[in-house]
Amino acid sequence: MPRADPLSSTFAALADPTRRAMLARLALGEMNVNELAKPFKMTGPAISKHLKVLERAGLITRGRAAQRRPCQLAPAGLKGVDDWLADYRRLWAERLDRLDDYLSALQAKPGQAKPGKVAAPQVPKPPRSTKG
Amino acid sequence: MPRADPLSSTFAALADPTRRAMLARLALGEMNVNELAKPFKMTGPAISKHLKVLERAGLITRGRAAQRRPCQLAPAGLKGVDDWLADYRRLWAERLDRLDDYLSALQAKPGQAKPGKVAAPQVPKPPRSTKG
DNA sequence: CGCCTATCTAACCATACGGTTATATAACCT
DNA sequence: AGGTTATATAACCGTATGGTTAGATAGGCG
Repeated sequence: MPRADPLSSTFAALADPTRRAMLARLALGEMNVNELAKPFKMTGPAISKHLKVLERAGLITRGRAAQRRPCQLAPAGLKGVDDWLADYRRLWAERLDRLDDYLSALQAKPGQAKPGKVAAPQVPKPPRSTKG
Repeated sequence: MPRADPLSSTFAALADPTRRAMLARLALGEMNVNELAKPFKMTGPAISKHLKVLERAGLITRGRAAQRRPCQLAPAGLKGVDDWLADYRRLWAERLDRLDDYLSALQAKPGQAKPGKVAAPQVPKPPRSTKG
């Protein structure tokens, strides 16, 4: 029902470790739902819903063989993600390079590292103490 | 407090067109919240929540300059997505190639090729990780 | 100091999501 | 036909998400 744009649907589908694990299994080759579901500790309906999400996201396709629904990876969905990423790849590559430069400079001169190249060192620093 | 793994948080953050548009704007350079928010038809708190999601996903960092909180892209988050994708990139490239081959063959020899499926997903190496 | 700008938090609401159990559909097998 | 296997749907539940309005917090400025 949410009827999101395709890229949003794809990212949403990937935002669940169970579904990513399903894709990893399908990378081994086409398989039926039961076989796919084997490693997961959840009931059939949950599996079925995950598969529907993956299918609507363009990440898998399902065929029919008797009562089985063989699932296989669909390349198009991940390709869409990759295409979206392409615009940013150069950008973060540049900035990671500069971060590397900065960290190297830090190691070379631990006393007073003054970057100037990078805007700020900003290492993962979770929420500050705004809340009192 | 969903406490999801980092990759799930990142994909979830990307599964919203407003947040992707924010990243696109930040690709132009660091900017303050108000400036970032200008194109979006929603109230401040909604913007603030989106930024928090992006920050916790490792996609942006926020500094401080007086009462402003300048936001900038963080390369690490998208790098994580790209690394995850890397395992699949070869896979779909192969399969898209085989689709191309198949379509070329169809054009070259029409009428003879009538397989039920384009290509069997015979994949030499699965992705390394099923989670995270 | 008091005011203004910029931004975040709190509380709330509607809807979506991920799971469950119970039931339905579809196809195969005697 | 009746039974079994494989999978999907329906109805429901608790929590998460994306938005709102109202108020809080932080810092510059008259």
